[in-house]
Amino acid sequence: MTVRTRFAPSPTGFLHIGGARTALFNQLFARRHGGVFLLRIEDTDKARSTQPAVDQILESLAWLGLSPDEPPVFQSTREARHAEVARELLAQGKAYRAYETPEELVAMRERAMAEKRPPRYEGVWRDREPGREQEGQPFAIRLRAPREGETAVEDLVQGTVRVASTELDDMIILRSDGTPTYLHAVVVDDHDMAITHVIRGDDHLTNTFRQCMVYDAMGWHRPRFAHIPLIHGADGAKLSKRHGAVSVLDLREQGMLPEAVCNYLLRLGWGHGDEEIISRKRAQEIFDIADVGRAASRMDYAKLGHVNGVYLRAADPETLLPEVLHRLTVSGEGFGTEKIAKLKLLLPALQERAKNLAELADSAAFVVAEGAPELDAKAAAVLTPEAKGRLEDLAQFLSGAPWERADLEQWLRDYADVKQVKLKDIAQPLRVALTGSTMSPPIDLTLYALGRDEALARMLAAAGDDLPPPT
RNA sequence: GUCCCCAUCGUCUAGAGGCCUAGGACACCAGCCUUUCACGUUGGCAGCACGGGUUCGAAUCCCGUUGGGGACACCA
Repeated sequence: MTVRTRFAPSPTGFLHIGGARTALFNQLFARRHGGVFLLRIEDTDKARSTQPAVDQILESLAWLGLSPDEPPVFQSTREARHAEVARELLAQGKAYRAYETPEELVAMRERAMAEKRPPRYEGVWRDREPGREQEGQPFAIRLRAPREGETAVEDLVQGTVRVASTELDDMIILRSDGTPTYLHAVVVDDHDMAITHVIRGDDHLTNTFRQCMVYDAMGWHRPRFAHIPLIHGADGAKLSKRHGAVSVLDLREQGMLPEAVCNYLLRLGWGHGDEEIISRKRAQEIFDIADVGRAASRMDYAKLGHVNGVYLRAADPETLLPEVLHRLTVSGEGFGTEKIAKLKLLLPALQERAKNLAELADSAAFVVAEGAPELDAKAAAVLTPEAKGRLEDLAQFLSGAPWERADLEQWLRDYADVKQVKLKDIAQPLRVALTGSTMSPPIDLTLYALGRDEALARMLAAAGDDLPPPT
């Protein structure tokens, strides 16, 4: 039997890091076993589901390389089928009509809570036939739960988990308006989609028992379950859309690389010896659901940043260029081929120094800037009157240099020798003049990439700037 | 409140009774490399929640305590 897994988000908000990891594990598990990874949009809550959320989820998954292998299934399109199953259960006597109104149920629940009893449905209609009074009245369909014994689930991550039947009550599978409830719809859909492995957050663990009742009542085979621990925020509480969760698209905006995000997520709650940097291909070979830990883990942005840096440094500059250009041109128009050529020269050195695309673009801004770059505070402090004088002198000196990287380095060293100063004392003012910052790629490369005219012009501009450094 | 789950450095983890004087990674600190920054590199800081068992031997097995988390809807 082919393995079939699915990711089933509800489109009530953005896809966050927790959902992304669930999708990742589902895809990895499917790939590992030569199976299929599917997506089901659980949009039965019409009040909260939105099209923008659907689009956002799809886009997030696509960015992460987690698009499903088949077109997504929309749960809302399957309501007739859900109702059909509910009616079948009713016909078989495995479910029954319940006539309480929602208001009455709320009252019952509140009474139970007040009396410190667990809020369970008291089962008034479980064994009562509707009388004349009920004719034409709306009713919900409830599943007849076993009253004795226990239900056990062999979870691939959590091990055997059992719960006594007394903890379960007769849940509603079809509302009085004819729409299915979540717990029911999920089972019907998973069955119809021939899902073999349900891999989801362990906040669903207790739901599983109720879902098993539907499988059992219909005589369907239960899929294997794997409940993976939740990801917590820095405060240790569950990550959710309204609590500390960062959306996947925000990570993209912050300049994270999708492969890096997946690598980080994979290592959160799962390990394989001492391996830290694991490619998608490698992950598909070694991922074992049994290796998933059982404790919740916390999101650590510092580590994500580090992993992202590793991937950024290893990235092909060609693929990074469009990303950088895009970030640099958000506010302006396109750049000429000359500037792009300069950028290409510097990019490999720049990407070694950045942790994410946002930093990379920032650090590259000086290359495409018009004229002299703006100085930050530290940089301004470097430009002492003495340094300015030397810059002017150096500009003159370098104007005769062959504009090749190796030559430029040699000329700078020669200049330092002649002037009896350390190379550093020349390099820093020069760096500031060229880039506006005290940090940059090697100075000889920067000089070379900028080109003779631009470099000399910037040096002269910095030398002629008489403004006193900020205090 | 009831039920369920969990518990190794600050964080992510390795660890399936002796290989553990508990390993790796991030973060942090110090040194080295160096034209800046980063990378790299060397070293350091730091942990088996607690208490009982079982065993010749426990981070590993059992029980309890404590602490954390999750679930208890005509939401998903």
